This record gives sequence, structure tokens and C-alpha cells, in this order.
Amino acid sequence: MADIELALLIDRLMRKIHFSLQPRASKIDRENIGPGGGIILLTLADMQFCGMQELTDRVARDKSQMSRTIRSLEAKGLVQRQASKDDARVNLVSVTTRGNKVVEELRQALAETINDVLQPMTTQEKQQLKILMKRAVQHID
Amino acid sequence: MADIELALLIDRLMRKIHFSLQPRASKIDRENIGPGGGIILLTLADMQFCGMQELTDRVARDKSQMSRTIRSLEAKGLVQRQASKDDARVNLVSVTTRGNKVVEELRQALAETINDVLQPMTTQEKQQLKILMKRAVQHID
DNA sequence: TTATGTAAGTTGACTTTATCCACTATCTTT
DNA sequence: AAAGATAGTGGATAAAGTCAACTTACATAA
Repeated sequence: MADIELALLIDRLMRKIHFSLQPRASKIDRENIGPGGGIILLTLADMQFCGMQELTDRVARDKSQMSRTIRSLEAKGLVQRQASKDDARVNLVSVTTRGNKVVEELRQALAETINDVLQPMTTQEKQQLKILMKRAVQHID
Repeated sequence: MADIELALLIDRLMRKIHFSLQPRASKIDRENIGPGGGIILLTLADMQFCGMQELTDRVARDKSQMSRTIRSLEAKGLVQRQASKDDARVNLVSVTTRGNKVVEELRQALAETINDVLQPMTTQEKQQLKILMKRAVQHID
């Protein structure tokens, strides 16, 4: 039987990051994309040209929510959509040049936050944590 | 400079757990405490008789939100509040006997979920992850 | 080819959380 | 005693999450 504690720890860490990031991010958030838009934008920057569904699966959010978030980011000119040639149903989303500027700023702010929050950890520990987290989110088919 | 990726991974894992837990938890949630109430209740069960502020710090949530959540849990008879003798300002919160029954069910559901979500990991890895997460949330004074 | 079923995405209506601020009551400090 | 800090509550509003209905497009099989 797995341990409950892990879930609580993940929640705590998540929230700690959130609280620490907020003041930093709100300062640079001229487009007013908020935390919700930010995490989508950062994720999208790592995926480039992926369909909504793929993105939705990745960040584990509701597809309707994702639809609205992307539309909002598109309206701000930070992402763009284009129909896939293979499948007319899918909209391939990608970050625009302007969006990439925002991504860079967000990365900076988030890096500072992570650095801050994970201060008690050594570089090795952080490295190890990242490896384990990657294992944790990878799913078996 | 710390790694952005870690933050995104934590978010993903958090959400994965959330999505996996939801159907299981909603089945046993007769009191209708929801995810918000659940995590507070589980955390409180580990702390017993702590002030609101202490609890708020632990789960890293807004104090006003915590106030409302606790009030709701109290109305359902799952937690109880009593004024501290040392400091008339603080309300010591604790889980009631009835609340503990809910806690047990929640633990069960969460354990299954964690077991499910972290299936790709070995026991050692999970153990290691927990140790690292504990280090991550501990703050230096 | 046409049913039938399924997947991608959007929209609407609604509930739950989150955020921010003001406020009371109670310590704490000087 | 006065000033400031801390615990907790309540209100107003914004942001996310949830769930179901719906459209369009693909997939498969009779």
C-alpha cells in the first residue's frame, strides 16, 4: 500500500511554489495571462505544434478549460492555431515570437522561484528529484 | 540557475493525482467535503490540535479560505475548534471521531490513487522520492 | 456507400477555489 | 498606555474547475 504522505507533500510543494512565484510573476505579467495561462504557455513552449488534446493530456486539465485558455492566449497574440493537414479536427497550437518573449520572462521568474523554494536542497538532490519526477509522470502503455 | 522543468513536472504529477483521485473520492464523499476539504482534513489528521495559522502555513493556502473550509468541516461535525488557553486569539482545530472515519476512507482512496499513478516507479524510487520531497518542503529558518 | 461509433474542440451554465482587503480581538513591545 | 504585530473572520470579486450538450471530422464495418 502506497503512502498518503507523498500526495500531501506534492500538494505542499506545489502550493509553496505557487505562492512564491505569484508576486514575481504578477510583476512581469503585462499581458495578464495569469498562473493558468503561464503554465500552459511554458508547457507549450516545450512541445511546439501540438494539438489541443495532446496539450490537455500533458498538463492534465479539462479540455474545455484548455480551449478557453488557448483562445485567451491567442487573443493576446502569444500563441497561434492552425488546422492540421492530417486531421481537420485538430488544431495545432504553437507559441508566437511575441509569446516566446513572455516565455523567456516566465522562465526567468520561475527559475528564481524554484531556486528560492528548493534552497534547502543540494544540486544533486534537485537533480535526483527531477529524475524521479520524470519517472513519476511517465505512464505505461 | 534552477530548472523550470521541475515546476512543470510537479504540476503535472499533482494534476494526475487529482484526476485519478477524483472519481474514487467522490464515491466515498458522503459529507460532500470535496477535494479542498479533503486535503485539509488529511493534513489536520497528521497535526492534531493545531491553530489555524499553523495549518494554513502547512498547506500553503489563504487564511480566509482556510477559515471557511474549517467552518464547513465543523458544520459537518468532522472537525472541532476550541480556544487555546495560552492565547485567546488562536483556535485549536482537531479532527473529531466522526471526522476520523472520513479520514480513514480518504486515506484508503488516496493510497489506491498514489499506487495507481506511481505504478511506473519501484518501491525504492517512491521511497527516495518521498525523502526528497520532505527535504523540498522543509524550510530553513 | 451508408450507418454507427468515436475523437477533437467549442460553448454554456454552474460550482468551487482563490485572491485581496478591511475589520475585530488579542497579544507584544516599548 | 500607545503602537504595532498576530490570529482569525467575513465580504466582494476573479479565476479555475466541472459537467454536459453540441458540431465537425475521422474510422470502421456491414
